[in-house]
Amino acid sequence: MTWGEESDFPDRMPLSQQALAARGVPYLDDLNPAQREAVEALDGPVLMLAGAGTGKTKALTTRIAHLLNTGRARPNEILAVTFTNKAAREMKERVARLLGQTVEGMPWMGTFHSICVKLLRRHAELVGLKTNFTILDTDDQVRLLKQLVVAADIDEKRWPARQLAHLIDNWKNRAWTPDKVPAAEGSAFNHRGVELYAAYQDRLKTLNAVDFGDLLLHVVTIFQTHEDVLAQYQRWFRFILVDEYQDTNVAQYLWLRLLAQRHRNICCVGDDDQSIYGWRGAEVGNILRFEKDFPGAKVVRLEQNYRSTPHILAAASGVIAANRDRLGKTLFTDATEGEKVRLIGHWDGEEEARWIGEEIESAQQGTRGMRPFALNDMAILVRASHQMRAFEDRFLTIGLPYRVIGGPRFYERLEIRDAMAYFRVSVSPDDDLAFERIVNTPKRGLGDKAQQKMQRAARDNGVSLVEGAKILLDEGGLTGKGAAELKALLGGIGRWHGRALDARQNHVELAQQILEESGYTEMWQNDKTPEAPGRLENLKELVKALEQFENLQGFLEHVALIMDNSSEESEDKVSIMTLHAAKGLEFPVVFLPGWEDGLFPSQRSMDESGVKGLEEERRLAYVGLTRAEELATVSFAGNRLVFGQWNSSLPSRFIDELPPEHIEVLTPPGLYGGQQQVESDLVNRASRADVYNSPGWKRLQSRSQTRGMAQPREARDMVIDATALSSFVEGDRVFHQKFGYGEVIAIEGDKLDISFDKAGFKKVVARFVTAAEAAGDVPF
DNA sequence: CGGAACCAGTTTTTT
DNA sequence: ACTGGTTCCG
Repeated sequence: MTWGEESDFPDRMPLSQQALAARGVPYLDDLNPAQREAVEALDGPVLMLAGAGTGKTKALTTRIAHLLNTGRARPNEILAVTFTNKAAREMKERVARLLGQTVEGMPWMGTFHSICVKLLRRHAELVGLKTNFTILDTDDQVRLLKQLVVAADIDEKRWPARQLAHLIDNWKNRAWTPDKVPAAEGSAFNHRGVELYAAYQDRLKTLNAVDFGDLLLHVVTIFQTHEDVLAQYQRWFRFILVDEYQDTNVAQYLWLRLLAQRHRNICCVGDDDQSIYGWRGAEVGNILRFEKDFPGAKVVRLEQNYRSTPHILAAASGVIAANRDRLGKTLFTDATEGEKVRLIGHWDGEEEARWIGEEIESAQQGTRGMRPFALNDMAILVRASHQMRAFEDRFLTIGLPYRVIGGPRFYERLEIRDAMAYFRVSVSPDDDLAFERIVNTPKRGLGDKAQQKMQRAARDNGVSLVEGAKILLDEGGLTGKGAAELKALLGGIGRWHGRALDARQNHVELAQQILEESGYTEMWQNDKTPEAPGRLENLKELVKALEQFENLQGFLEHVALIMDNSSEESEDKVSIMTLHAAKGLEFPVVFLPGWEDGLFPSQRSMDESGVKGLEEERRLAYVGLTRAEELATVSFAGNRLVFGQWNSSLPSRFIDELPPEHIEVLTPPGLYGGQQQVESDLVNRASRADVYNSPGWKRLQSRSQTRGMAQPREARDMVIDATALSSFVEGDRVFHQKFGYGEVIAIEGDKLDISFDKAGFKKVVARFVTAAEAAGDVPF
């Protein structure tokens, strides 16, 4: 039998069975029975349903180690797929640790996309590409589509290219090539979606480029149309492992199914309760019907949780139990001690941020009998990124160190993308998209007009833009400053290209010089906006990153797929991130703010996807709660500034679903005096009344009566007050803390239509306003 | 070409 | 409220 790919892995033979027996398999003793079952069931299809914090990665990596150790597979016969580079890295590290050596010999361990790149480079010609195709990112993709939309004479205003990009992405996620898009989608994008999709694919082929979706789609196409190629890989990959199976989309699903058909040794690990990427094409259905796809599949449930306290686990289970379509798991833990999940309501988002800031500071000190926590141990998980601002503002004012996880990635930054475009044209001058990007950056007097001329020259002569530009210059189609600058740029590109091909050339130095000779560095040096220094810093970092690669080509090839910027920070900081970004992470202390209907669950999600959307939101709540190891705090605010609009909202319906016996209801600050301003007192009462009047809260009150929880007494008084307060008549002058003064126009039940002097017309819950006279006493 | 003025679109995100 | 994009004018 041949080894194939021989150079790809170290010369290490798997241990023989005897050697193994002699040595024992200590790693197996570390597993609980379920994990062990999942590890040892090497043959046939296995579905590992791994609840949050149940040692999924451990089981997965041990399984790989076991496959190797028992000699069932050679390192290069195992296909192990993840979604993110981070997960792939972790898998590699942990397998290496288990085996006590590096696993460079596992060429097929990586993300779906990186593995597809590898496959596609080998078989590019089967889909009309050259093996050195470029990978476009979203930005390039949109720019290209924009050109096509304009060329098709469609109003780009009404039909934005970005929308088309999403549409095409969705189609690709479902493995639909242009000819396979169902007729029902025909009306998409002004009835021209499919036509533009086809044009886009043509254009990509001409450019010898692919987008992210193509990586999978092309490989699936190759597998479907070239049996021999498929057969070769089916034979090769004796064992297939898939992480986060619940996140696979149709294309990935097909890809896996095709590859697994022969040996049927496929082990999918996932948790249907943590499927939170439906909106970008993930199909929970894939995991739900695994047993149908692979008859005789062994289903192993990992249900013992090693992460959270019993209360946190019970709260999370209580919430997720409300979902219908589940495979069903019951998490349990051996842990006995622990705090209940805390719940608290606030007047508005600002107060919520203030309170959480204080809680973080006191958790740092160690209070209420809990140990002190480092800031690194604490995280705030929000539903939508706009919620982060309130926390950032607050933490900046009190000087609490924080880090925002997610957000713009290093390689997505403007200056990095520009620099990369320079590198790209240097490596391949026929990279039109890259050339377009840098031709007038820095400004060279080559505006729209000049660029159009270049485009035309290129098209007329059937050559690349760079060549077209040369022709244009030769023909004297450009004059003056622009001509001179273009000539200089083209000269530069020629020089850089020559040097990029020269193996003796130090590529780091070259990169540095490209940026200088092109005037790009200078452009930022002369820029006096506050961001400029940071951008120069980033450019330096980019050049430094080059050191780890052999040459520019190598760098460009890798970078397209490595879009994560996990710069390891060592400082002690609180993390702020979205719930999505938090998947797979864990923190001793977790804050879950913004549990309000409309925000979480998100209104849009429910509008667009109905019950399905709601269930996905609920899974998000489950993910959030299960991130917490020791202390979880859910909070909500009665009022929130969203997109410049004050919205009042009710506590999330998920709050109703929290099992009361595992919840501790906290008293909001300011309830017993301590108000700085008299004027806000009435309003605060009103807000509190609203908070306490919500169905969720009331239920909690009644449930928590057995426990001597602080406070219902005063809260009940508030409710009475509120009722009294809501008796307005049309024409009343009223005051609202955020909207200011206004006049009641109409009344529908407890909702008032009010025309505010400053804020304009608003519908407001009666409890949120006070009679103008009362509040008017206080000067503002 | 650059700056000012105007206007629309604002969940979640990887590769 | 804020951003990013486009348009319009000097």
